[in-house]
Amino acid sequence: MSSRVTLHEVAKRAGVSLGSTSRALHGTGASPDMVERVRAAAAELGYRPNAAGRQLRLQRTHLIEFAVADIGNPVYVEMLSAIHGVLSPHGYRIVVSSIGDAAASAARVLSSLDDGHVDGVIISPLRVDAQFIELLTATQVPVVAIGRSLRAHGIETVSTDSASGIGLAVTHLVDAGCRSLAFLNGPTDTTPGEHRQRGYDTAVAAPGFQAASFGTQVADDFTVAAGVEAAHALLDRAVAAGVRLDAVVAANDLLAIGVVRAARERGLSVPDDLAVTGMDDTEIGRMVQPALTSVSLGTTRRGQLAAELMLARLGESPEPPQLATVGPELKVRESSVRSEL
Amino acid sequence: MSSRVTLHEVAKRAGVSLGSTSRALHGTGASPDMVERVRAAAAELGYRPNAAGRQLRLQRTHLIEFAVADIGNPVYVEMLSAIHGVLSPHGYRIVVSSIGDAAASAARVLSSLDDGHVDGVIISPLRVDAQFIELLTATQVPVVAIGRSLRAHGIETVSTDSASGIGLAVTHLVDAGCRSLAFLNGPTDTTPGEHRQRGYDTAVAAPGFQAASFGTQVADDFTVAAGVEAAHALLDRAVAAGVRLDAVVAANDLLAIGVVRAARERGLSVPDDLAVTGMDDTEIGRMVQPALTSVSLGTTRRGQLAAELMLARLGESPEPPQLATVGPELKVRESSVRSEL
DNA sequence: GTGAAAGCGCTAACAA
DNA sequence: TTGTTAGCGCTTTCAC
Repeated sequence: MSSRVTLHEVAKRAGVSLGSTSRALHGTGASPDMVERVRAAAAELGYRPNAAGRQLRLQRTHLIEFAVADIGNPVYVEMLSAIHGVLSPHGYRIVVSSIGDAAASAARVLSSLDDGHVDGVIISPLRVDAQFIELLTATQVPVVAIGRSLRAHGIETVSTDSASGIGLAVTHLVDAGCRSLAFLNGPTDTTPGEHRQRGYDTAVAAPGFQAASFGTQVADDFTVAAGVEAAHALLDRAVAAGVRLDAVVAANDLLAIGVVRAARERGLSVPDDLAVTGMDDTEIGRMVQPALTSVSLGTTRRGQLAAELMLARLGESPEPPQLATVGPELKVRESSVRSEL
Repeated sequence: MSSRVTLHEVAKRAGVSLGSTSRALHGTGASPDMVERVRAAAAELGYRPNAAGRQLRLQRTHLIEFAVADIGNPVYVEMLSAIHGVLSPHGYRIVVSSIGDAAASAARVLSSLDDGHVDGVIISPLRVDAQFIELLTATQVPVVAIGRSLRAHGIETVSTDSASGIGLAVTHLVDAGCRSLAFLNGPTDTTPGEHRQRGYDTAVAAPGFQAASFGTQVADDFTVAAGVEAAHALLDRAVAAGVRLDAVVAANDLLAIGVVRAARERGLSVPDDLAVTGMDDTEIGRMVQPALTSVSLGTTRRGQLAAELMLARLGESPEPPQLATVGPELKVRESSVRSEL
C-alpha cells in the first residue's frame, strides 16, 4: 500500500512551488504551461486531494446529513433519492442517520452536529418537543426540517397539509358509498400522527359528512406489522360493538398494507367488504394487491424542495425556492373502489 | 450565531496550555484537577471538538461508506440497518452512496475513495468487471464487498450461495406438485443475475427434476415494475407456445411481487393457477397478498458480517468473524402452497 | 504532570 | 504569474 500522495509531492515532482500547484489544480491565475506541468505530475503520481486538509482549510465538508426517524420507511428512501438528485450535482454527499423515534437518539444526532462534520442537516423528525427545538435552534449549521413547520423558530421547513389529505380520503370513501368509517393512525404524539388525527376528526365532524365514524385505532408504529396488529384490534372492537365497518382510512401506506393483510386473515375482501385508503402514495402501495388508493403528499417534491432550501442556505443557489409547501392529492386505485354494487 | 469554540479558547479560559487541554479531554496523563478545570471551561463555552481538525491530525474520519446499486431495494435498507447496528457503537457514521448499475458511476465512487473522506467502504455492486476490480484493488482504504467473492483479488467478501438457493425454490415447487416451471431473472450480466441463472439451470438439469422447464425470462431490472412487464411477456410466450405454466421462480422478492401483480391482471390466481417464489425474504414480501414464499439469503447477517469484517480491517476488533458466508434458507408461505388440490 | 512546538494537507493572502 | 508563508483545529512528541 503506497502511502498517499500529497500536494507537496506533486509540487516537488513538477518542480514548482506548493502554492502554484494548488492554483494550477483548482484555483485561478496559473499560466497554461504551469497547469500543464502540474496536471502531468499529478496524473503520474495519482494525486488525490485530501478531504480533511481541504475541510480544515475551507471549513466545508461538502457533506449534508439526512436525519430521519426510520430509513425502513419507503417515504424516506424516496426523499433520499430526491435530495441526492438535487445535491449531488453541486458536489455534496449525503450522510444518512436514522434517529429512531426516541427523543434521546435525536438529541444525540443534533448535539453532534456542531463538530463541523457536515455542512448542514435536513431532518424529518417524528416527534418534536421543546428540548428538540432548543437543540435545533442552537445548532451552528444550517437546518432544514421536513414536517411540522418550525418557521416560527427560524428554521426553514418544507411542509404539507396531511390533515386535509386525510379529509380527501374520507370524502372519497363516503362518495364511494361507505357508511361506516374508522381511522387507523400511528402514534398520536408524533407530528404526522397528530396532524392526520386532526384531519380525520375535522372531516368526520364536517356538516356534509354523511356516514358514521367508529373512531380511531392507534397503532404502535407507522409500519406494516403494527398495522396488522392494530387492524385486528379495530375489527375486533367493531364486531364487539355490533358495527359493520365498511372502510378504514389508514394514516400511511404501510399501515394500509397492514389493514389489507388483517382483513384477508379474517376472510374479508378488500375493497368489497372493506374499503381501505393509505397515504404517501408509495411505489409498493401501487404494486400490492389490491393497489392502494392513497393520498400523495408529494414525497419527491418535498425532498427536492428541502434540498433546494439547503442549497440556498449554503449560498450555492441564487434564490431559494418560492414556496415550500406541497399540497395533498388523492390517487384512486383498487383498494377503495368496489367492483360492482 | 456565535462562532465556533476551539480548543485554544478552552485552554485560555482554563488558564492552561493547549496540550494539557487536549490531554485532559481525551488523552491520558492529566491530573485530576486539570481534568476538572478543563472540563468546566469546555462546558461553560459549549466546546465541541472539530471533526476536520481531528481528521487531519489522526488521519481518520470515522466514516464508512456503504455503496449500493439501488437504495430503493429493501434488501439494502435492511443491510444498512445491520451495518449501522454494528458500526455505530464503535463511533462510526455511515455514508450511503447509490452507485446505480452503470459502471461509470461505480467508477466515480471508487476513484473518489482515495481522498480520505472515509475510513473504509462496504460495497455491494450489481456488476463487476475488470476495470471495477482494478479500481477496487488500487484503493487505499479498506474494502469489504458483499456479493460475488473477490477474495482471489485480496478483497474481503461476504458471500452467499444464491445459486443453490434457487435450487431450493425449484425443488420445493416440484415437491408441491408443479410440473411446468419458468424462471424470471433480472439482468444476467449482473452478479446476482448470473448466479441465480446458474442455480436455475443446474436445478432443472438435475437427474431428479420431475417437471418441465419453460426457460428464463429476463427483466430489465430487479424491481417490481420490471417484474410486471417481464411476467406479462413470459406468460404471453407460454400462451403462444401452448404451455400451461404452473410456477414461476423469481430471482428476488420485488420481481416476485411483479409476477403476482401481472398474474392478477390476467385473472390468474396465485398460488392456485400459478405458484410463485421470491428470494431475499424481505419484510414486504411477507406482508403482501399472498405472502411470498422466499429464499432467505440472510440479509441482516450478511450486513453484520460485512461490518465486522470492516471493524477487523480497521483494527477495531481483535479478530475477524470466522466465516463470511451465509447459507440460503427456504421460507414457505402462501404464494407457493395451493389451498387444496 | 505540564508547556512549548511541530505538523497533519491544504488554500489564500501577501511579496516579489 | 509565481514563490513564500501563515494558519485552519487538533494531537503528540519532546523538554522541563
